[in-house]
Amino acid sequence: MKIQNMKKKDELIIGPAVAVDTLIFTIRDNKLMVLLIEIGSGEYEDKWALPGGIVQIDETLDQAAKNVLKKKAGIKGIYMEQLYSFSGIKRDVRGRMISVAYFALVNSDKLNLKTMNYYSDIDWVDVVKLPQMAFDHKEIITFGVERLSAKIEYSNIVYGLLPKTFTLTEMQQVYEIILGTTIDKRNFRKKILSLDILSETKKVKHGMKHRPAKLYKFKKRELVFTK
Amino acid sequence: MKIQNMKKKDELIIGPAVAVDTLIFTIRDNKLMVLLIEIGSGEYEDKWALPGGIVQIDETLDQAAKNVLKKKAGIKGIYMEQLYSFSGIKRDVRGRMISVAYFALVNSDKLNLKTMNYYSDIDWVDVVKLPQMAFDHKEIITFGVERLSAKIEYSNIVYGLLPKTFTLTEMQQVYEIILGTTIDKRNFRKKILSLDILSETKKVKHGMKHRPAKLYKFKKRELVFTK
DNA sequence: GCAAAAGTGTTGAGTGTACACCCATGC
DNA sequence: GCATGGGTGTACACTCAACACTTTTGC
Repeated sequence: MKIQNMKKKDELIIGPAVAVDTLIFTIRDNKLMVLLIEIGSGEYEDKWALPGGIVQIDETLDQAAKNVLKKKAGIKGIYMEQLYSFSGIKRDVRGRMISVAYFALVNSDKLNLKTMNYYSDIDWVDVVKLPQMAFDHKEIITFGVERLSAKIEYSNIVYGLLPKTFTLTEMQQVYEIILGTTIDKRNFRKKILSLDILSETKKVKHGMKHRPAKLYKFKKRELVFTK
Repeated sequence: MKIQNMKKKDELIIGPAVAVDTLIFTIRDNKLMVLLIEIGSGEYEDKWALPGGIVQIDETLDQAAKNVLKKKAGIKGIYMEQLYSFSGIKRDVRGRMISVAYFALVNSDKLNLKTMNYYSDIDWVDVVKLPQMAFDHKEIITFGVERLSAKIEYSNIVYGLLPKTFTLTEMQQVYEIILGTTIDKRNFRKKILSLDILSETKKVKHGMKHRPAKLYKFKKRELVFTK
């Protein structure tokens, strides 16, 4: 395979091609899930991969990642950040390819499941029960899960996983799932409320067979550091 | 639906070229300095840039960064990590180029200054007094300085800036320079010693016109997280 | 009235911060 | 003996972790 990247004084530079791969996380069934696509043909047939695509000559990496997200999962306008660039020589047996990984958090309530079901071969998968993965995508997922669990400790990043309004218990569950621990309810509430990142709404969550819970929302739905 | 991540063999992919740029930090004259090269010709003539180079088809990014460091600064075997990938469409006016930035820390005592002086156009520059920079390299430096000052708080990363043995005051000075603050001597010592990352040597630093200081060394000269 | 989750405070341990004086050496 | 930086301890504020009971609702 030939890869043409750039002309410099009429010379052809032959170098690695560049792709972006996106890690799209959500919480479903009390599990941290990642969006995967099953590859239908070629050398990686029947393996699963992160949604990804080649970076076009006129796109930045951020734009390329957003385009992948929109095209492959019908998602836009969510939190996304660059994770790391992976460059193993043999990570793609078909040719030399560098991948810049991005990660994104979505609240799966928001997703248009009809659009999603159109693909027979795209699905949410529990990050601890990954199928056979193509390329180095398992490694990328591990890297992303670590970044997420680190970042949850010093930012409001979980807003991406939660709906507009939510109860403190729901928020605590997200923390527990990502950190893989249980958390004391009183300490969690004290801590989160002291960070001044939430505001109370005047609503409560009814319809449970127990006392209704106050609903909160994030003051800012954008990344804020809390340490 | 079938997903093809990449075009078939023998087809040409036209995409951005990939470079690495290295941020090589050191402490000199009580300042945080970065290694820059003056560009001698072409569109960026007389501007300064980070040492960098094109990623070859058979190199990983890490290898490419190491090769740049060795070739342009004669440095090898030091701590280096990937920083971020920069991809602005117009970051290089000569053509579409993505740059993966790496950062490295060196103790400038170690450097072979004769080798360095061979280049008339390579020099250490105070990070707060940067000259006219080519590309987006100013932005990359800012990004790197932030990463460094964040990482100093939760790792032993400064080992890269210090000689094999050093006094606690020397170590404290490195922290003060990077964080841009003054630190209480007693609290600094208590904290650092409690981290269990240093060991005392049996030597002291003589030849000063004051009491000799104990010399310490890092237990591990590799990245260790301390939080 | 009972099941289920919501909501709420106190205490002790450990950590971070502020602060001042004596010590060992070179000259 | 004096100038210079080396080296040390204590008190207070704050943060983190452990822990149990009452409240409000649906049924």
